Amino acid sequence: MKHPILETLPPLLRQEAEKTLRTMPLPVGQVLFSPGDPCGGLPLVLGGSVKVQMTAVSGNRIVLYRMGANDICTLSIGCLMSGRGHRAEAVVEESGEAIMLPRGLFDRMMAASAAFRAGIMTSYGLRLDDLMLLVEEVAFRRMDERLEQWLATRANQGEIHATHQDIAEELGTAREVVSRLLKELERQGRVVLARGRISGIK
Amino acid sequence: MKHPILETLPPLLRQEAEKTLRTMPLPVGQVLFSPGDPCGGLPLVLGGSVKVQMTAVSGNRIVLYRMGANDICTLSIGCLMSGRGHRAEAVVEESGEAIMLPRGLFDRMMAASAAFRAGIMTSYGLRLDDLMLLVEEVAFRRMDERLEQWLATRANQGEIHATHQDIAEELGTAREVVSRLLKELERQGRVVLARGRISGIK
DNA sequence: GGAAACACGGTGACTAAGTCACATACCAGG
DNA sequence: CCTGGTATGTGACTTAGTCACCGTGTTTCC
Repeated sequence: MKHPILETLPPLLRQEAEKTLRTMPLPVGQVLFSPGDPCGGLPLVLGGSVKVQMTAVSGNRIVLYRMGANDICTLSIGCLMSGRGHRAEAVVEESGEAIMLPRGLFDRMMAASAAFRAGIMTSYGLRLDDLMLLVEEVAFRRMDERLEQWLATRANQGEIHATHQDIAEELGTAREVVSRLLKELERQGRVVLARGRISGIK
Repeated sequence: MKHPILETLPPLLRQEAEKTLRTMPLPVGQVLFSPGDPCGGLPLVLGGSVKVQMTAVSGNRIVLYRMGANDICTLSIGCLMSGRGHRAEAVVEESGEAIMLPRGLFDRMMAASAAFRAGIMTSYGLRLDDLMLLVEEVAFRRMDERLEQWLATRANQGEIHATHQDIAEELGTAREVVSRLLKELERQGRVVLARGRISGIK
């Protein structure tokens, strides 16, 4: 019961939440939902990292966004409300914990707490913004720039552990494209390549 | 005061809404908001058609989605809540009317009416879905397929009035690409091209 | 330990899409 | 009927995605 959005609830609801809700472990690799799955509740992420991705009919994938500590799976709200299945897939990347908020409790929280409503709406707005940015990026930005930016933001001590396939799925492109662009970066002396690992970034 | 989402309000709020809210004309070409604009309220579209688009630094454009009769500009809610400016631009395509719902009234409606809340959340969910679909389309689908689908869905009596530039901005591509693909369709006898007009579709 | 199966990365050849430059065609107003 | 602005056509080139195939590490299993 550490999710900040629950702190904002009036005492009665908060008590109910503390009584009924259980934290749920998120082991690495666990699939929170898959395309077509009905919505079984609203996940509140307490910690760890969950990536949300789509798979095209061609088998190509792209990561839409990530949820981290204290995030709310806004995507699920739409399913919760419309009753339609999820369109994307959510997979745990770093283990953590989550709370599954059932529909009824969610509705009561929305009714009772202005702060809760504000939290939900803000989180929605951020998600829309993310997706609009992603559309622009996919539609208009060059792959070499996007790759370099991705390497820079995800580098840990100038190093990343990921296969070319992993990176291709992040950016929504093909493995061969990533391989070629990385090779070119290596020729320029800007990275060092090894199996499943890229080092010497920046 | 004909927007269906207002019908769901409790009598008191509904009276307040009817007293304070004015319908606002939406003449063709009017810009509802531009990138960076702060949010001056939540637009409820009563009729007509409004397109929401982004412009990249390169000058390239892409249409994200359209709002029609009874739609709510979900995009504005995020700005309303976070206080950040809009990321996209909204332009009236077919004239109509709208209501501008100010922040305070919106908050009270969210507090008072479960049906209003449900309407807002559902509309949000649909918008997210649209954008996810768009990401997949832009990232993975072939331009010739997307163009043909666009022609099919927008054809009126097998005819469309639009320049190649217009179509390119719909699909997030370059004018030359649209010109070439259309020329190829014409060679196949599937469309007839004229200045500013495409006919004989399907 | 060794063979087989698998995962990862490299690369050539080709197609699709985007960019740049410029030519041509159409149309409205003087 | 000329002219400037808008719309379209097209060649040449670059970037990105696809397909096919290879080589090389890793793991598994006997």
